[in-house]
Amino acid sequence: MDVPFATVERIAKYLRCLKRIKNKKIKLVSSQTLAEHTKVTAEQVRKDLAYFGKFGRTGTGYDTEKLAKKLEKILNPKLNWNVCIIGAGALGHALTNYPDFKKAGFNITVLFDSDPKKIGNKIGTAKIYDVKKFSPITEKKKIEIAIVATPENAKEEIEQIITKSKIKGIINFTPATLNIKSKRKIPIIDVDLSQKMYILSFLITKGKRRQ
Amino acid sequence: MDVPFATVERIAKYLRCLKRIKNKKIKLVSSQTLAEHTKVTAEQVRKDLAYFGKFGRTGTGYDTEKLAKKLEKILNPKLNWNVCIIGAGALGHALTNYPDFKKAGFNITVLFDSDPKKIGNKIGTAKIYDVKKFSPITEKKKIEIAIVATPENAKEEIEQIITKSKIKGIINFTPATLNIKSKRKIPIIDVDLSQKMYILSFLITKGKRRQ
DNA sequence: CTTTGTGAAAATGTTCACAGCC
DNA sequence: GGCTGTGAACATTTTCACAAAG
Repeated sequence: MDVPFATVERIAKYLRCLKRIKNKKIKLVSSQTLAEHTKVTAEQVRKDLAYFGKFGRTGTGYDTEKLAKKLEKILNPKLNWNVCIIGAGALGHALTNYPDFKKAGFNITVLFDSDPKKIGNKIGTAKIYDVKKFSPITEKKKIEIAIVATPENAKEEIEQIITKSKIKGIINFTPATLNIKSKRKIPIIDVDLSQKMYILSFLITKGKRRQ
Repeated sequence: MDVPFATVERIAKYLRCLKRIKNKKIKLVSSQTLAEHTKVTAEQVRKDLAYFGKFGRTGTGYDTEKLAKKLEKILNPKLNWNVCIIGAGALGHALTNYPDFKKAGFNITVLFDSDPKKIGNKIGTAKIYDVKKFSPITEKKKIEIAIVATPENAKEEIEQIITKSKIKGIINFTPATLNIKSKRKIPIIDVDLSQKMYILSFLITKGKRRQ
């Protein structure tokens, strides 16, 4: 059975919500509660969960902690990833220090940049390397995820170095669509911040609420 | 006719792509070309555009510059927004300096924080104010969009100050779902970076490519 | 001959409604 | 009474296929 992409997105939302609820020492949660906290319908929550199994008890709801663990296992079975950031600019800096990544099991190990002034510097415990050494360093440090936080015009260079590397997945903060011509299927998640602004602008002027 | 949200998202992508193509002095573009650059189908491009009008010429394609202008008008008819950022941490800093926002007509005018050490400082031309002064300052400076870049635990406080304010739209970098209890419909765009990592992790381990 | 714009068909995603269980 | 899990109904979105236009 093929899981809809929207379901995966929502499962990640539920997980977040469960973690928050767990901290408040609430043992049980219903699909209704979960739905209210994530702005979807209760049926949707149950349908989404049904793609992966039966996690609840009729008449009772879901055990907050158990469900959180199951969802974490579904979304991140590996539990720990080494991650690099390409582009040690302001955004790269901010992402390196982003506390939630480590909490979720994504460790920013190294950064890459082409600016000789930056190469060799450290951001926290993460060192900045020359982007020319991308493949050897990512392979040596067993880095499987790359976050692209460079200016848009670096597109072609980024595509080349990633294609040649063993990177397994990409988060792309560049507005450009990356084309990685590899036999392996490399998933790419685009996070285009200007796009979000445009969408918001559209929703405001058209009087819509939907995100 | 109701425009699907996915269509709005893609229109923003097409706009980006058109701007890139325009810089390369390419006068005409077909739905096929646009589709290849944005990883959708040509029919999808045409259907999406059809929600807003007829922009092409049969047998010829679309005038790159004209189409870009039309799409910009659709997505951002106002052309200029004053934007504030709540939370002057690393992410707030990076977003303030994010060059693409200004290019797209979104001007980060002020920031807000609760840390007395930060209040009064400047990031570029943007000054950091006490978050307690949110309403008077946003009203005085005619700020209509707020970017929330605070830690998750500020949720309730943020909800309160925005509810009381005249803010018209929100970009939320917090993993929490914000509930603004206002009669006006305030669109909220969530950008949950950990969620993106989880989704990527899922796609890598399940061998999917779809973003 | 190329490419748009668009009804119709197919596929996908969401909500309804309720049986079954606590 | 309260809540999950799920087939069936419904709604939406995407793809197909082609007429019309340059």
